[in-house]
Amino acid sequence: MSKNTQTVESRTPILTLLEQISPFSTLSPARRQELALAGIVSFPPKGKILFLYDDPAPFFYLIKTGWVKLFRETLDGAQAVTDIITGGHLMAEMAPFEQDRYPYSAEVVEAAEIIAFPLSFLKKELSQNPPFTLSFLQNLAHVRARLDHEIEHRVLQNAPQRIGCFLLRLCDQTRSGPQTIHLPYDKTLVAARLGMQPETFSRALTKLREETHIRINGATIEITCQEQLSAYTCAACSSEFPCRDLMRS
Amino acid sequence: MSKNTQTVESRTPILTLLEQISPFSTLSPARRQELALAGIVSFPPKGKILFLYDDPAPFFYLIKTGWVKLFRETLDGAQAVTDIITGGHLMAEMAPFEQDRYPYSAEVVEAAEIIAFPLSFLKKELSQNPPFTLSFLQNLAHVRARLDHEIEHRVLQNAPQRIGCFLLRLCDQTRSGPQTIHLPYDKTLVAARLGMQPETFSRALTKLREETHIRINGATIEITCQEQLSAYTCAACSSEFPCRDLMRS
DNA sequence: CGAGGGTTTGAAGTGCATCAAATAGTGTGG
DNA sequence: CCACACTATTTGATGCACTTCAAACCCTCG
Repeated sequence: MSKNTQTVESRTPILTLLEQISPFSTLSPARRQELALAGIVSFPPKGKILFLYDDPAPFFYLIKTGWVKLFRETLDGAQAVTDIITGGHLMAEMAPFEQDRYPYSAEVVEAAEIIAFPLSFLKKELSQNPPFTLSFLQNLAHVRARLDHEIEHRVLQNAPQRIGCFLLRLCDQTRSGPQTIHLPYDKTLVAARLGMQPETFSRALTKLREETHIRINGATIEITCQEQLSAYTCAACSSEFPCRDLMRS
Repeated sequence: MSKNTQTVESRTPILTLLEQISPFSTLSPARRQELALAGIVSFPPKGKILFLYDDPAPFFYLIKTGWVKLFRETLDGAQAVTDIITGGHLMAEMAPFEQDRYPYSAEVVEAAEIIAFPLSFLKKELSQNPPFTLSFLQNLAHVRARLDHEIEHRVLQNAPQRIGCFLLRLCDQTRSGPQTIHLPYDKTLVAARLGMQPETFSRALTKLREETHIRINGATIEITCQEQLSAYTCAACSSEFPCRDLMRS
């Protein structure tokens, strides 16, 4: 995190943000204030590598805006994208359980605003603050559920179905009727996120359009009928539509 | 869990087992005793379905011996095996975070001894016992790390490499030199666990033998050279051999 | 307008799945 | 101890999904 991107703004915005993010909302106001003061804000541009897998982790991070790709890669450059996260999400919060090392590499994919906090703070709370720990645990439980489903999806769903599932999770599943959504980031990245090649994504999206009557215009996609889409994609999934509570991230 | 499999043995064995399993070792002796008394032991045979995905979960379980397959399936019968677990492992311990429902289905694949405990006990400890919760959290952190790598492996490794990686994790990675291992369960199950078809497994194992000079005799496999095996498999992985701490389960 | 990245399309190859059948292995009852 | 039934495993042939390589297209932005 380069020093010259440090802002001189007051700490109030960090503080109000922390109040809304679940593990930190359990902190005492004083302690939260302390954390806010320790936060280092930066505005890394697209392409910026924030940290690398297995490097020592002095910080954990809170994304305020933008998008960040989390990934691991092999020596010969093949890379596995484990997640692409945005505002409100934590990053490297598992480092305390990984010998204080980063569990993945991180690269900014849409210009972001990110706050770095000392990992020591997190470790202290986890060892001394039961309500905080419980909240952290609940977060992690959600993540685990999501990962479980992710593995399932990669086994059971083919490329068009994985895309359809992804699109459904971008929809407002409480509403019925047509709705228009925007891909939150590059198609190339969505492809990587779903574990397929860009070319496969392109072709699979065409296939999905033919099967489910969605309308595609660049990054804008109109879901004409959620039922038709879910009938096609959720056939290869253990959960029924609407996908109870898997909607975050 | 059928009633007639309930044993009349004393509770001491349960108690000593609980002392060794990490979240329960943090319990007070009195509380642990209480839990042991509430445990229901059963000896389900191979093929027994213990519970189904999304069903209400009155219990969580501790496997004492045997093997259990955890999976989810679609309406048309396709199934995704998420894990195959054995003695010392917990099952359905995430139910409290899933509206008290089972997060997967479970089937005994090798005659097992299983202890069922009231989910309410677990929930109570998680809400009232910080050391217990922290221990639970640490377990979960390990699981998450494992799932992360699992997803990575499914993206980056081909079938022979996934098998090689699986075999390496069965080895004593601290020792070098040849060693003989046994597949812990059916090849068909290993295949499912690794997300491939039995036929693919068979052919991929042959390929692996040709590439790495392992020797195969039914379920018995001799690893003549771990280095050669890891050179072949770990090339498509972000972690280096020996795979730090991914060895459990 | 031109450069460069994102996206699509085409052609060909690879890996894994599928279907079918043979073989090996295991437990059972005679 | 053997024959049978049944399951696990292997092998073969074929098909499909996805990848790979290559090139065209498109769009945005300097």
